[in-house]
Amino acid sequence: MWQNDTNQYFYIMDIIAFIENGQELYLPNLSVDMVIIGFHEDQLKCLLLKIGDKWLLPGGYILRTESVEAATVRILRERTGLEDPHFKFLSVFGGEHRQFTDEWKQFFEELNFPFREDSWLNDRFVTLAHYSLVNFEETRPVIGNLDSAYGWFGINDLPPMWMDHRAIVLKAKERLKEDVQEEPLTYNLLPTEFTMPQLHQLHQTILEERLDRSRFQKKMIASGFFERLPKLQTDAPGRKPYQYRIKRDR
Amino acid sequence: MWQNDTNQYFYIMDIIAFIENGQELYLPNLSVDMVIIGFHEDQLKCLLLKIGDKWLLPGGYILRTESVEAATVRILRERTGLEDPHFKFLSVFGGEHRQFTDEWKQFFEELNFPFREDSWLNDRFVTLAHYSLVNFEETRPVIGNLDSAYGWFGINDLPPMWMDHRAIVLKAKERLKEDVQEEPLTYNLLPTEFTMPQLHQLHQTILEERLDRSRFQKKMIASGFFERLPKLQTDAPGRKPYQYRIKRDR
DNA sequence: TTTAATTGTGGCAAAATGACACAAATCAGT
DNA sequence: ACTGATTTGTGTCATTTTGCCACAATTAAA
Repeated sequence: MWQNDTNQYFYIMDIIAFIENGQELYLPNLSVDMVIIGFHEDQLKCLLLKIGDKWLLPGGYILRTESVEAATVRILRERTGLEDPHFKFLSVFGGEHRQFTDEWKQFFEELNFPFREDSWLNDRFVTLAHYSLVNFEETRPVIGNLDSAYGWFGINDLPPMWMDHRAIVLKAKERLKEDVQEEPLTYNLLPTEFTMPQLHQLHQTILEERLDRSRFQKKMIASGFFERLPKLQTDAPGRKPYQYRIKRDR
Repeated sequence: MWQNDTNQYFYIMDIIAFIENGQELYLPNLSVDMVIIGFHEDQLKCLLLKIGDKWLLPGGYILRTESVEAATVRILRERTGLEDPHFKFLSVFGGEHRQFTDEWKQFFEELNFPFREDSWLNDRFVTLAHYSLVNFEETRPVIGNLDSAYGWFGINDLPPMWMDHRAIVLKAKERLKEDVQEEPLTYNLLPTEFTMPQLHQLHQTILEERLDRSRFQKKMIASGFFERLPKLQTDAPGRKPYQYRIKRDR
């Protein structure tokens, strides 16, 4: 977890610019939210940001000159430092009262910031939720203007969150369960070189159920998506596993 | 196909109201489009509307007081007359230049209507595309204010369409191929009572491939989603098929 | 009564799945 | 070095699912 200690002056100036210019820069009433998922210590972790005393999903708005897809990539890059992050559309959240009036009010009051009730931030927002699978080790989270901290949270151990953001995370968790059975995408959660036991453990964590190791290994190898590399050298007891990586030449 | 012969005076008044009030009634820059699919004469048909000299998807905008889901249902009801239509989210289309400037200009010029270049209709729109499976026989299409006709088109025989609407239909077609293998939803395309040979033919049409009739029938019955009814009486030669309907008590 | 068409169901080989078994490899302790 | 515990790679086999074809039942029309 990381706490914001940016110089208070520039910090305030950024917020003012954001609130002043947002209206004309961004498509109104529309946001992009990202459920950024990593795999660490045999757990799925979700990257969250803190605003006020609650947590929320990394997200942002769509520039009027920018496609939804480009906005998604930009927001992901800004928050993870990753060049070419994986992501996938999750769902639209479009409830008629989906607005953050109370949350913003509390936040700006505590900051002693002159916040107008009629700011575009208080509008109703339809959000386009995505999920993103990232390599935990390579991810370098960056907090935004308004955020006071970032944190990785176990996907089954989420803190109090804004509005429906918890429900969005849980939906991503369920969607991942489905997608994992259809397409190979879990390698995004691992280093470029990984072992079958690692991949096996990851799939068990995602599906929250035991998978037969033998069949899993055979199935993965038979899929043809992976190429075998030299064995991994560690100081752990037992036979050394082969390493694998995704075949790029397909 | 159906041609608009509404009284020209009310027609114009409706258009004026729509263009005048849309800005304040609807969420800006956001639309809902529906790929409405029916099954007729052993073909998948798609319901389209005509504006100007090209065709487009039935669609609409989201009232500021209305959830995205409610808007979707409302739009579907308005255009099909169906009480409780099936629908499913398809995809977001959010290209940065996704606007209909040329199409509207041509349409209003031919109508000799004083149309302002800066109308909200000319804005960029992110659209939330859905698909809907309907019973062709029960569907009573209704055209909108601006539409001059409706038509059912073979999904492989689409007319010239606005912008990316053709691509949206084709994406729905491909998505349906996937979804059909996962969940039972094709009964939405048939009358409440149908036979296995009918369902078989429908699945073959959707998947565009031959399916073994024997195994298909056994699989469907084994799924437990259907209950068997008395045999169908027709004047066709050959053994009379049983009828089935969806089990409601599940 | 025969014929052709259509539907319901059975059979069987091939492929995929699930559950174990076991050998190979390797570290730690003796 | 030897032994035992641990971990990984691979084999086996019963069960289930799939793909493909056959055939009997049913019925309108010739």
